[in-house]
Amino acid sequence: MQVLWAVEEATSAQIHAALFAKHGLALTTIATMLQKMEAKGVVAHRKQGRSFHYRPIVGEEEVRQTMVGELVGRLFGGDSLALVHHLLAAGELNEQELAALRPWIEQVRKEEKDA
Amino acid sequence: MQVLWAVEEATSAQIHAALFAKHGLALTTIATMLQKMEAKGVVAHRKQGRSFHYRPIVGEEEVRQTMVGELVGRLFGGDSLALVHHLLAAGELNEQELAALRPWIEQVRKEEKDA
DNA sequence: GCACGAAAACTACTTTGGTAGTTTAAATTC
DNA sequence: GAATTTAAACTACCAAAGTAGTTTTCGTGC
Repeated sequence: MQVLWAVEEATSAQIHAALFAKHGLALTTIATMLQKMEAKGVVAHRKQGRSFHYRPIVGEEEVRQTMVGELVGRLFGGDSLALVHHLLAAGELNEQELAALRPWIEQVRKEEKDA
Repeated sequence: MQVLWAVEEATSAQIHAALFAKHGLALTTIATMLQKMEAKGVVAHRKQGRSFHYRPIVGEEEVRQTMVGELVGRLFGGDSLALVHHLLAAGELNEQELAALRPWIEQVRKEEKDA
């Protein structure tokens, strides 16, 4: 549904071309989806000659923010730390990734101290 | 939908009582939901005298695992580390929580080394 | 044994997400 | 200016989630 964040403005035909490989969706399906997405306010379009150029209205980061927030709310009672704990306990991260974590944490701590 | 994990076996009436405060759902609604959930295999029931006692079949941890996995897949291309990064960058964690993180990480690293 | 009441069973309606066909409009080309 | 092509508009269908009303069944108390 949001593979168009990569290209940043495209016609339905272009989006269809990009998506047809993975999912075998018809062109009309893409067009309908774009209309519905526009109704929901996540994309906008601009008339460019004969065709419509669609453009995302909400950013990828914003969507992540919202969806992660919802997940944390529903699954972890709003406790973000519990999600991190879950990821650690689930063994999703290997040694290398765990090592990469520390400098990030330090940086965030520094930034918070400054603020 | 999964507020019954807390009580571990309850009748629809009890679940309704617990849920009615937050969401104003009718008793029949709860019963229907329970049936649908049973069809999906997430709960089971046992006839106890006149009424049904429902019991979760899938554990809370399992659901978390699945849902977090899906989210990571769809939003972060399957990269769990990216989700952690997101949480850090979003400033969801305060100083205290960040500090709590380090010992956890060390422990997981130790466990992985042993394995 | 019968009436009453509570719970289950059955049925139904609405919304939303997902998929796509058909019709219309308009631009480009000859 | 008519024909062809292409994209948008309109309409439709299905499945799943969510909500709830009505009917039936069955156990309990009198």
